[in-house]
Amino acid sequence: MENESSDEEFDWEEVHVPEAQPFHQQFELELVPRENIEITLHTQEKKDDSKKKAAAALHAQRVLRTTCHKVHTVCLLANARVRNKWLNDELLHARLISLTPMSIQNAFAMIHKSRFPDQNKRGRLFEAAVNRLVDWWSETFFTVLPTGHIRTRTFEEVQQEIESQANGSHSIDFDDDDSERIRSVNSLMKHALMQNGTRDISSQLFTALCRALDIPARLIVSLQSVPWRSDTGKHSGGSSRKGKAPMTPGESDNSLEVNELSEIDHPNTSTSVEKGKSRQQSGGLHFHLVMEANGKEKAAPIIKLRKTRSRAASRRSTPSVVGKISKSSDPTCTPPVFWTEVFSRADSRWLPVDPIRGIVNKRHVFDPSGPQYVETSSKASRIQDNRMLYVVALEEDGFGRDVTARYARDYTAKVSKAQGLGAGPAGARKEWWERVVQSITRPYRLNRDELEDDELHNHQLTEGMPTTLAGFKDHPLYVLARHLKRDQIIDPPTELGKFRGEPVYPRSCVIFLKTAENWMRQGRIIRFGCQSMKMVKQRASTIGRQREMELALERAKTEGHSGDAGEVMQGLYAYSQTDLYRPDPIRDGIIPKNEFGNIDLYVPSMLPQGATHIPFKGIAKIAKRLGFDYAEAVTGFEFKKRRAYPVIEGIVVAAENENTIIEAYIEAEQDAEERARAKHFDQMCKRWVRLIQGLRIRDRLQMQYSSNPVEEQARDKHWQDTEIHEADEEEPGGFLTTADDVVEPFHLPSNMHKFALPGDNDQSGKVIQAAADPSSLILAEMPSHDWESQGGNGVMLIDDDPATLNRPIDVVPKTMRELAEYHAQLEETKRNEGSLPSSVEPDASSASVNTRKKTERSGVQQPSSYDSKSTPYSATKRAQSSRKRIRRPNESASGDEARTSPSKRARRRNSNVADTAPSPRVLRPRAPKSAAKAQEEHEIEEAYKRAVEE
DNA sequence: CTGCCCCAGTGGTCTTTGTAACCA
DNA sequence: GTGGTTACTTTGACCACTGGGGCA
Repeated sequence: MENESSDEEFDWEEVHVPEAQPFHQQFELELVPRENIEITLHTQEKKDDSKKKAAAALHAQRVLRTTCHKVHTVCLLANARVRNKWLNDELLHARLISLTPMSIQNAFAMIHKSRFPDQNKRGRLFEAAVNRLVDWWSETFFTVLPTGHIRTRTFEEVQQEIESQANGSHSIDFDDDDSERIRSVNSLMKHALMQNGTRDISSQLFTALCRALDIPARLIVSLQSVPWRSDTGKHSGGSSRKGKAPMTPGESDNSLEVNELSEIDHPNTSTSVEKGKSRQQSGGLHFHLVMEANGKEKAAPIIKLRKTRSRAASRRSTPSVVGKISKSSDPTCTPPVFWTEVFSRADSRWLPVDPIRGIVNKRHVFDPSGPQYVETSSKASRIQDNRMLYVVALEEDGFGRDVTARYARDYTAKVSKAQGLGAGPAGARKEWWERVVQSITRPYRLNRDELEDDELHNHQLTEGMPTTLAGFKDHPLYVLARHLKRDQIIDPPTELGKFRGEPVYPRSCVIFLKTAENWMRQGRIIRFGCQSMKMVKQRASTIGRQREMELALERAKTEGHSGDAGEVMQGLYAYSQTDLYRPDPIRDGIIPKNEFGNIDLYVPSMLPQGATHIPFKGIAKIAKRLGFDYAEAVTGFEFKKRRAYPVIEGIVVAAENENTIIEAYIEAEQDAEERARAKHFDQMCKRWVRLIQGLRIRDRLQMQYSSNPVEEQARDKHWQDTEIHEADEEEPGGFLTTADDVVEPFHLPSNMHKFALPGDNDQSGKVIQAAADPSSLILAEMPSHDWESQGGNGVMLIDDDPATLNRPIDVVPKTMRELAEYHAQLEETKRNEGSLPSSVEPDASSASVNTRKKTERSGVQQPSSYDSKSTPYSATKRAQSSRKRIRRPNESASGDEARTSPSKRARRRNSNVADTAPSPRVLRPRAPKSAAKAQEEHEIEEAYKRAVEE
């Protein structure tokens, strides 16, 4: 089976087969091996399959990682925005102000234009004041806790944590010691009053303080989202990290840090307190183990790890090691995740402020990949807890800006690419990030935004050449010849410098080339005499082009050009070598055509002078009919199955013919519309006629037969019993068939037709259980057909039951006449016996009467197999005649109605009085209708329903 | 040891004008 | 007779990105 279904995937082993034998014979021989012919089918190694699976899994994981990255990034951004909003709290502002020394406040207040007219001086003063504020904040006011700040986790780490949490073992918990919880602005205020918190809180509160001091301040956040790449920030195995070599301060591993902390924290012995001060300028390296006086009560006294040093110091040396502590990433000396930007009004620019380390206006100290943070990481496995990828500045009004370019080193060479500058899936990521940024961007622009954009752009320009090969790739300023694409060239080749011996060119010198054909698709033509700037191998994407190439090759071979080694080259041209294509103006109304008999109109400029494009579908016919010369306009191509299909949009004609053609076209359109409308109207009328006729018939039948309610009831009972017969008969006539159809089409339950009697022509072997005595019917034997469940009084119809097959069936009449006779006979017998159940009598009599009536009218036809089934039905009905049918007054069933539309009655009964007497009839299904007819009937039915409802 | 290069696999982009039979 | 539809046939070439492995 499997081999047959997917033989494409199997290799056919070549075996010797007698040539005269056709394939089917071989196959037979294989099946019945009379000769020694062997056909071996062997599957390809499973390797391929597993490879495919692995690749699919890989792909799925990549998608998962990317999605996680995106979701995480957005969540972090949302978190930062919420915090940023909290920072505007007035109470928080008031409290922070109240804690700030007046001297520092005054330093800002005194900077005013009136007092210092020199703008530069104001700028310097402002920066100095900020410096003082930051120094006070970082060294005196706020104490930074060593843990709890946001950090990057690798994908694997997070996954591990989730898994461990899912397993119930909360070995690593985000909530416990690893991250702080700030639930509201009150938590922030608490930290402000306690004057301690994580470095994140420090930055956030500092930002709030700046705002309180009426300094425009932004909360800057470097989003630490889960990397989408599995190897980014990877470490050599989860648990083995502990034993790893010491890390640089910058390359901190926070899980390590947590471990260390617990080692320090838990033994209460290590609670030495050291207080000290270090100024940024001092260049000293200090460790402050600060016991928090007002630390959280739940935790053991927390040791504050404090290591303040200047950048010079950090660059100069590795930190001295004090036990394990030095190994940890000290949050007070590594680049933060949150920091502040204050706006210097005098300079009209944003100053970066790191309130944790006390650094002002040094934009390069925030990138954790900076040399001062990575220099000593030689031995440690590269684990980053801070990756700079997206840096967002959140302003007081809640809007944000992407300021990554200000802080990231090698922004253009590395970070912008990491953000997804490149094509393909990375490009999609870039687009996504742009969308995210767009969603938080202020809808209008301020002057300072413009200035900042310029500044950021200049940062990129002054970034300098990349130091890696990859950095040159897609670099906005530089390009290497090796990274040029097939259709690119450097012109003029102005060399900017060398990268490992390779010339570096400015990106602006890169120009795009196209083949002459492709220029033509743009409506441009190669200027006469121009030489191609580059020769490339021709591609053959369509069969036609492939053949062309083969022919060219053949020709080249025969002519003896063996040097080309079987490659057809084509020239590429630059835009500057082309002119706008101007087709010849048309003369005498004759449209110039190409070799395919149409006209190229890829761009509007390709329209010949004196011609018009009429882009209507089907207008070619009109032009042809009118006898004007025209050409179909090819506006593009579609590609399917290695073929190019021209897209034709209307025609091109001489301008003087335009009006005539359009008028004719409109006329033709109106004509066609009129015809369509007439046709539609016609159909509509026909349907109405049918509907009205059907309704009139229905009405007439009701008028005729619904006069006597008692009689009606009896008749109804009868017809309930006997309608089964009629359904099996041919419809009496076309007119009535129509009415039937109109009034209510009937759809037979799918399982009904299965039942037939043995002894009938039907050989299906299905049996209707029947008995002369209705009481012998056993309802319980019914299989659970739908119609049984509707009322439980269905006919006993049992499939393929051997017991049923043996039942006597000779009492079953086969035709209507026989049925009538049977009823009459039955009636008589019962009358004679005098033991007729009261409920049966009217039923039986009416049945016989009506049956007779019916048989008289339509004649007895068709001793069909279905006919005979009616008897058991009526018998069953009688057996259950104790159940009274509830009839709605307008539902006056009559013999005629039943005769004309048994199906309708049945349906109505089933739908309206389903609880009383759903009559499972055994009916012959109609011949399958054509789709059109079915549709028509459906429409009619709908129309009828609407009419009846009103 | 890190960063770069190479390789394999995958996915996106570029490509740029049939014909015969059948049916309404 | 004409116009529209469908089956037929055979599944491209190239480049860039990703991830893994090796090497200077």
